Amino acid sequence: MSDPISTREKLLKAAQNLFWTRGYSNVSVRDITRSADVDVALVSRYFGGKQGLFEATLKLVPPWEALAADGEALLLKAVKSFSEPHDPRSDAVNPFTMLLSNVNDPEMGDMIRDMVRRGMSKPLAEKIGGRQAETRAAMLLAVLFGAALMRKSFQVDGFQAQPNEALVAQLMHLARAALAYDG
Amino acid sequence: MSDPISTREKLLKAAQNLFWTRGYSNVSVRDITRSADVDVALVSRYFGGKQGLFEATLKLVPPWEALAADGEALLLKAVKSFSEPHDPRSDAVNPFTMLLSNVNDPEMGDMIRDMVRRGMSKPLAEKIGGRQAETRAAMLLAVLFGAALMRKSFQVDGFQAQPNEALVAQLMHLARAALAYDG
DNA sequence: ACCGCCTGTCAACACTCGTTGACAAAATTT
DNA sequence: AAATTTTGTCAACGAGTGTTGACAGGCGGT
Repeated sequence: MSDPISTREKLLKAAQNLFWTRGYSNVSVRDITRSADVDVALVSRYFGGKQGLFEATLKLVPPWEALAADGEALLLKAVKSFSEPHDPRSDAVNPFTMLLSNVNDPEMGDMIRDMVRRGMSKPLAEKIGGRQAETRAAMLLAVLFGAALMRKSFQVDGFQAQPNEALVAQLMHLARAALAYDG
Repeated sequence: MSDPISTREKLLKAAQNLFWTRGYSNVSVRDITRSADVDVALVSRYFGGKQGLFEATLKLVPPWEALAADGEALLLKAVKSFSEPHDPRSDAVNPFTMLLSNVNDPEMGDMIRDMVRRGMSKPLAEKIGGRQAETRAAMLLAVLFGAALMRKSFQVDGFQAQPNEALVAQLMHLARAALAYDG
């Protein structure tokens, strides 16, 4: 083959796709190795075990780009990062899908919660400032994660159907309301 | 003992507590029987197996009371039903916690998604009516489930701390915004 | 008393899980 | 060419899963 992808990379890619969509506990090591067409024992050899492989995929999560912007641009980036549909045929799984899939995991839930608090909730609260910054930031995150939940997990009708533009506009309206209310 | 609770009830109660908080796949039959102080085999005898026991707990889910109200009262009931904290020492587990815990389950996810669509999303859309009723209903649900997610799953700081009254007021503000926007 | 029925107990089943160690093949270095 | 390191293969392990069947005790009814 003219495809010199190392076995380690094949494992990491397959693990990312499966872990990020189904969740850590719902994916077996044999699921991953079967998908990557690789022997089961190599997971322990290259990554030290299932947990090490999962943590390796966590390092593929990019920083939340919305935090680099300000004001209206911040909101737009934040909304778009959540409202992008998750395409199973694509290699790129939405990182927020991964957070939703693993938040309730009995083994990895703590790690995921820490990622959200440290990487999203706290920096967002510091960024927006003002009265009740923590609560208002949490409200914005509630809107965003709620939207992702409706789309990816519950798959309710009113979310997948319409063109993406209208959905983004509606979420922007809601996001502004989340940050505006200060009690 | 002066406690004539039947074994079947003990099993159902323990199953409800464990299934609704940890999720179907993350609870073993032996976890339940150990918690209920009952033999493992009785699950299959009384409920036909693990799946039957889970479905028996699903019948304990009450209908969504918010759907019986109208206008502002509907919103208030809806918000309160979600924003009530989940107390692990209490016997009454919030049904929406159960939905969040089981929506990503590989075996029971379909059933849970159907419950939300048929019991919440569609009747709510019919109730509110107007333009884009489905999408606006989905937006309201996104706010509510997002709030529950922030509280129960992510446990972000800005949500648990403050008095419940302020949180309800803020969520009401957001819920009105969700239903008001019609494109 | 005898019978039948409900209830609970125990051991075992077939299966999947993550992980390990022995061994072979290939690639790299000396 | 020989030695060493890397890479992949195979079988097995102990633990945990849901489920089943055989068996015993208690209960009320004929």
